[in-house]
Amino acid sequence: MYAQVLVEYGVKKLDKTFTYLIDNSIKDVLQIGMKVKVPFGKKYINGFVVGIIDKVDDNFDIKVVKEIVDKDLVLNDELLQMGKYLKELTLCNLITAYQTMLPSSLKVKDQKSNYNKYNIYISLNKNIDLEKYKINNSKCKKQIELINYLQSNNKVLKKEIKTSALKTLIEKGIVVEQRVKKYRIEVLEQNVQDNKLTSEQFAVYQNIATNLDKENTYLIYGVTGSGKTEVYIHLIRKVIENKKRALVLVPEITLTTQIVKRFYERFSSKVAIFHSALSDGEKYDEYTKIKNNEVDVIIGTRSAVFTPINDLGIIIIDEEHSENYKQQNTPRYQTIDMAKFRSKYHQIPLVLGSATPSLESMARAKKNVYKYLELKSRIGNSKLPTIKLIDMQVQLKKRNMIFSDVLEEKIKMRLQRHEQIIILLNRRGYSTIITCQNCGYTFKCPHCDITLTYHKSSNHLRCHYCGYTLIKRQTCPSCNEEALNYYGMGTEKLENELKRKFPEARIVRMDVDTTTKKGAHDKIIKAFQNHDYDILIGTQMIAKGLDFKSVTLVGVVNADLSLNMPDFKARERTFSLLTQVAGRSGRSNNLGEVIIQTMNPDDEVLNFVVNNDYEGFYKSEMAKRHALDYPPYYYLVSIKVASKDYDIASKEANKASKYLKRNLNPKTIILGPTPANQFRINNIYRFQIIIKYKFDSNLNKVIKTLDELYATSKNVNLEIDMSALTI
DNA sequence: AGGGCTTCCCGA
DNA sequence: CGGGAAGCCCTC
Repeated sequence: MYAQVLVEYGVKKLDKTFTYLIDNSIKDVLQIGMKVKVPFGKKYINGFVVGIIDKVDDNFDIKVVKEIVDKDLVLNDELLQMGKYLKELTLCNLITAYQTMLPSSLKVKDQKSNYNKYNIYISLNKNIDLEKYKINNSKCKKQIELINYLQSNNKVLKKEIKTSALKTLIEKGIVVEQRVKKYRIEVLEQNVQDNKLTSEQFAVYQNIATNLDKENTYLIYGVTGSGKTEVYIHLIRKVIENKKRALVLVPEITLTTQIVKRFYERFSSKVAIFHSALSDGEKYDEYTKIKNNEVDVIIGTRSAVFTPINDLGIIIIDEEHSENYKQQNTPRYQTIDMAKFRSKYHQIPLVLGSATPSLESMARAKKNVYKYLELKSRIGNSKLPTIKLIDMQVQLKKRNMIFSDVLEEKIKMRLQRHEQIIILLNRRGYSTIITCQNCGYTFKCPHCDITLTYHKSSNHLRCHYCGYTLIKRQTCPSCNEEALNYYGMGTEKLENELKRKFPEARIVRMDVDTTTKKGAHDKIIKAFQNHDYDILIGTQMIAKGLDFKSVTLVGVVNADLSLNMPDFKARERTFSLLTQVAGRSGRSNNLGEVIIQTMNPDDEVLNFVVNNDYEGFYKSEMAKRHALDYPPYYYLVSIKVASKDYDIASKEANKASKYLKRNLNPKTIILGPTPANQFRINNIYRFQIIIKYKFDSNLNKVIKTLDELYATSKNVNLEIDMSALTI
């Protein structure tokens, strides 16, 4: 018997299996999916067994598997297959696929530490006549005290007992220890009742609940506050009733603590949580709970789509339009694709939910590829907020640079009424452009070709791409004049302005700069929920999924920021961002208001937001995409050719483009090479080639070959994204 | 990836 | 001629 082993190095050249003889001593134990140690070249390395065969026909000298590193199956059949699929979709190495799917504690690389944590409980040895012992040792008061204590208490933690008598009793065998696996994340049992579904919610529920044994993808279009989560919860109850489990995916766990809290309230210790902000130990624990069938509900971010859930019964992807579901580095996968794989494997429903579905998903729903379901009304008495556009061109003439008089007035009113306010500005920092008024010099990152942003709290100029930092200086580095001027506004400056205008208001800011510490998000959200603050300022991270009852005003300071991005998705992203943030307003009985400030009050997208007209937006945007051959009419592949040397990058990108044009379907559109959106990052030049295709049977093969051509090159790097979202 | 072997360039 | 860097090949 021979094992086919995938070795731990993530290089193209080693993207194949190596065959090893299985020694008789481990023949009965070794299974496909286990982690093993094998001789490779001059040393021993780790690998996964991905196949076991009887014969080998090649004539190389076969070495012997040294040992099994992990007797537990690291990869079960579903995971093994999913890895192959992941490789196929993203063109990564198979080992890279498996490594991405596993938490670091289980990856194939050697891990010295043992992630298991234990509680040690002590109890009395039942086979000993304790009364006799007590009489024989009547002088040992401490021992007798402890025995009495243990006789009247069970489940005693060893570390709670401080007396040295314990040691003696253990040595004598009177007291025995018991190790019980301890989980780092422990959940208190709670018993919050499920809410009754409205008839609209029930209809959606019923549609899915009567088809739990079929591979279907559903798209639930539900306006903000329509109670999608409650529908999910009822579906999960049904799934658990059928002795199966549920996987719930959210875009970013730190921003969706509220939804996680709801799941804990309803399912308590039957919930495992899984996302990248957990420590390795926490991940290991949650993974173990999942693998050992100790939980019914797994809630997590995109990496959770790979967790080994047995008897999976439903997959739910909340906020399905979120771009967080796309992994931005290798392997560049779409979470929805992986979820579909599992839905097919288990023959179970995949439910996508959103208030602003992606055009791709909606187009599929319209074509009946997905089953379309709607939640059109908000729960309870709350109505959708009223949304107003404010023309900032007019306001600028009145010398209102940051806040329109309307927004200022409404903020004042809310502060008086003790209601809460959310202000969105999708840019962090203080000033975004620093220019010398004397000579025109502008501060730019020396590695990345973008302007530096001034951060007042740290007194630094910072590059938001590579982190390059400069201490603020008074004089222009070019002409030495003291004529530096700070333009543009980020959240930091906004906070200062608000504090100046409303000195009595309690203001908190939430953006990348205030949330670097673990748990910082949570702290801010909790504090705002407790009404410790009146105003929450933030970047897009405040737009998603938060549910604050007393927020009645949402202000968007500069809606044009995201609208003017050079990207075909900018309009969709803007619609989604503004609709989502507007949905934070008026979630209880008070009617909510939303003020959106813009220089383009006639802009179509903004007006669709105002009218809450997803359908209108969809139609208009689809027409544009159709005219310009963009998704969902075409699929996009992006190939970036990167090199430290400008000329090499440019030359190789041209070569690659020509190669593609020669080999791909003539109907496939190949654009570029052009300098990539962020042309120079960290001194690496990047040229981009875009492939737009509808059907191209050769595509995977051609791109694979191209990739292999550059696999060994030291000075050129290819970044291939087979399902590109942005250009 | 990382080690070993070959090649090739150039010195004093 | 020799050394050392650079390139290439192999690993069951």
